[in-house]
Amino acid sequence: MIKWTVEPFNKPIFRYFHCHFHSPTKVKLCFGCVKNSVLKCVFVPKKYELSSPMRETRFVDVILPLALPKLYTYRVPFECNDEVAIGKRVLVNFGASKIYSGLIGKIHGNPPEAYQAKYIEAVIDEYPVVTDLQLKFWDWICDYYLCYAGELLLASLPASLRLASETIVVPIDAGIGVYDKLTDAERVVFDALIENNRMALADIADLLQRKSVYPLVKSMLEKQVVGIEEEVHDRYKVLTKPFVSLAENFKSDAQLNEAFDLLKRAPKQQDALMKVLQLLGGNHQAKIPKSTIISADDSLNAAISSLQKRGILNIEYIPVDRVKGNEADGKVLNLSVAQNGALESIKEGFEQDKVTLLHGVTGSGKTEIYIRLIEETLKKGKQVLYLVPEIALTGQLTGRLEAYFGKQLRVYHSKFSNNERAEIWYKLLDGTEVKLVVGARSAMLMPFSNLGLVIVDEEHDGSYKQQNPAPRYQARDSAIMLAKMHNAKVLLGSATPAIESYFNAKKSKFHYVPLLERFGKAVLPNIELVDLKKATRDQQIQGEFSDRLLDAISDTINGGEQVILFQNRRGFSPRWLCTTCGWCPECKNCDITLTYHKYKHNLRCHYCGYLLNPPPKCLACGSPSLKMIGFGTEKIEEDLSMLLKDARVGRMDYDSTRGKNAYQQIIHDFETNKINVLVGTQMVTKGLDFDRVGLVGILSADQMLSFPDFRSNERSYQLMMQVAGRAGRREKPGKVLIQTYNTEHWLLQAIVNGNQDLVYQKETQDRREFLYPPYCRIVNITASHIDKHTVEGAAKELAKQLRVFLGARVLGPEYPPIARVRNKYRMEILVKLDGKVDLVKAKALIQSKSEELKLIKAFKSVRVILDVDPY
DNA sequence: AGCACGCCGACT
DNA sequence: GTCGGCGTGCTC
Ligand SMILES: [Zn+2]
Ligand SMILES: [Zn+2]
Repeated sequence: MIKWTVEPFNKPIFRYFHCHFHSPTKVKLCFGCVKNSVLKCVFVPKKYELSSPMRETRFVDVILPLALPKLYTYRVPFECNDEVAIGKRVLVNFGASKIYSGLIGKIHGNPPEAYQAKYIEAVIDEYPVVTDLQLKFWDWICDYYLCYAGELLLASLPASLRLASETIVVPIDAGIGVYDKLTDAERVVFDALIENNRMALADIADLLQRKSVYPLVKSMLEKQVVGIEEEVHDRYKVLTKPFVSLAENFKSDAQLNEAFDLLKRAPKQQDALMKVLQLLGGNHQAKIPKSTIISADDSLNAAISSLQKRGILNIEYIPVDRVKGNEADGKVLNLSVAQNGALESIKEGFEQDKVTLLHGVTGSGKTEIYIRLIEETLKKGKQVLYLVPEIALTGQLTGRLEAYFGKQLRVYHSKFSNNERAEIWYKLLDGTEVKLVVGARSAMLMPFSNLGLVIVDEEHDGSYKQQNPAPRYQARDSAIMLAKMHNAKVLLGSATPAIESYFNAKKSKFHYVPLLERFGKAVLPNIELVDLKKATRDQQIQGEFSDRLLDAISDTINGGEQVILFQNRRGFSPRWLCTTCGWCPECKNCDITLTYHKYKHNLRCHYCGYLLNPPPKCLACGSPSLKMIGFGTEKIEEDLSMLLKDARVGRMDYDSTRGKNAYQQIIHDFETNKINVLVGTQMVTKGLDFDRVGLVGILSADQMLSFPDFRSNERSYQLMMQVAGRAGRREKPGKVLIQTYNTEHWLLQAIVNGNQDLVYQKETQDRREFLYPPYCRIVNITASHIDKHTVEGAAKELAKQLRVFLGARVLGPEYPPIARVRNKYRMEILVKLDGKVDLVKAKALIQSKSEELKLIKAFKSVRVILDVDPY
């Protein structure tokens, strides 16, 4: 922890600092006292002199960890001139009192003309924590996706490496009669301060049950009864563990015999020493973790301490990894003929420096090909980035890769703690141990220095696009740019490529490698449609299940095989409904019905988090007959358990996998056949390999097909193919049943007939006809404001201004399906940028016009969000 | 994101 | 009258 004390009566608050640990030396800042940290001491014993002609005065442009459009210029204290470097963090005072750790983005010697630059408080790092290539990459993302460097800093740098000060109020011994000077509220605060010694501003707000406390604290500051400290906590600590070794004087056998003589009366210590020697196994120079000695026998702990006191053993704290790499299992990988062919073809693409698209059907063994390519890249001493959808990280893939690549690999996961992320960050900066990073979208923002290969698996997946907050980047598209900067190769892989990627392949912009043969004789599943219209007419339907599907499930489980049932979550949500008047509980902040969560028995808004207990009576008509509707996985699980006695049903969705190991447990239960029917949402579509699945059922294809979005056909196709791929792995073909009211739909027909080409051909044609990507680029502009008329006015004005330059390319504004979120009304403008406009100029225009909107008085508090290439 | 400054309604 | 809530603008 670094701590500054601000002398309370000094007007310019950040002039004089005391380091608590080096007191009474007056220093500007001190890091020397921070244990185990990369921070270091900056002694600045005197006030800075104003610039003299003899000295070079340097300035740095700092990226602050805030969503601000610009960089801020700070002056470098002469003493730090040699320390500043691009990519290092600096502590700077921003605003009245806050201290942030910003990042040096630029160094120059131009004093700002319009204002007096503040000094940086300190240079934090000895070496840059962000590489030049990262900064270059950030620049590109900012330009392309219309966002700010600060937003990239926020998205990239692990929170442990981002420091911000906290304002701490401390009492001052103000002598007798303090109370007379204070108001009632101030007395309450003062008493609490005496008791607690120190309080954060938020604590005081809590105590007084009010929102703004700053004026009160300011008044107390003026009355000289409190002081203020700005504390910055160094949040990243290297984790250390105790290691035991033999002391210098007890390494030889003779010396050790002496030691045992000394211990004649201490049998426990003899035991401990014996155990140490045994674990050292003859290597008397080695150090062993204390935990391994006492793991079997806790009572040895005290003995070890005694041995240390006697000077026989040394104990030292050595840094250890929080996120441990695993040992490789040394298994060899053999590729099939088809896989080898694909591998060669991919390399041909790489030689032409082309992005390569590997179109491999489910089960064709893409992963083995990836592994081979990764191996070859690592051998050349280069790093590899392997991107997968977030959902696949929890599955079986990572274990498999870890077994193969051992310690060179790190998985980068959003579930890691901040310190774990920081550790991986530093490991990658260091670049000696970790060479391969497997992770979701945000893994691409890590500090790679020497990428040789970027793999984007399931390249069509929508989760590669970041939604909120900014930067709203598309990881697949950005990966291509990242690779270009590193001079690395790019491999996109998918069983169902995105229309855009397939288009690029067809146009020879990408090198295309098909791998349409399943690995190990496995046969493609047999897909069949179940006509729900007919089933309803013939009364062969129970709830969500047609008799055909029920029979198939029953047959499958009776044959000892397993079933996966897929329930599409998009557009579905369980809700509470009044059967008398049709009323549904709605969110008070958003225009949406609340989702019912059975496990907690509450109603929740997915947009703002608003919670409501299910009302006992209808709030519209007072009728008590309310019921749950909607086709969530819970209901399917429940119904199926009732309909089929032999079904042991498990459920995999967002709710059922909340717990720490819940996900692994469900997978384990399914693998061991404890469950024989698995009902799930999108989660069952990715990263799972099961051997016994005889049947996959898609409960309804209709919702996804009718989703109002230009990608709905593409998405439906990808989703259905992906779930279908879970069926029938080995020799036996699996069965896939798709229930629908719309058996004639061209896409469903194409799927049943295995006519993949038709899907891509027809969809590409539709995109051209209705002008959607890949035939244009889309920028989505969302305006939001508490007042409906204000947004409408603002959005219309913005659209009007854009139309002056872009004409009919500007569509809308229109209200989105959910017009109000978090009590703000939203309106959207869609801009379609075709090949005839200059993309860069058009985007710059959109950005400037959006910013200019704030200059109109009535619209100045309208928020505008730009989303480039929305998904 | 904070935090200051300024305006406006509720309570002394 | 004053305190505290809230909208608006600025931070190098
Ligand atoms: Zn009702
Ligand atoms: Zn809501």
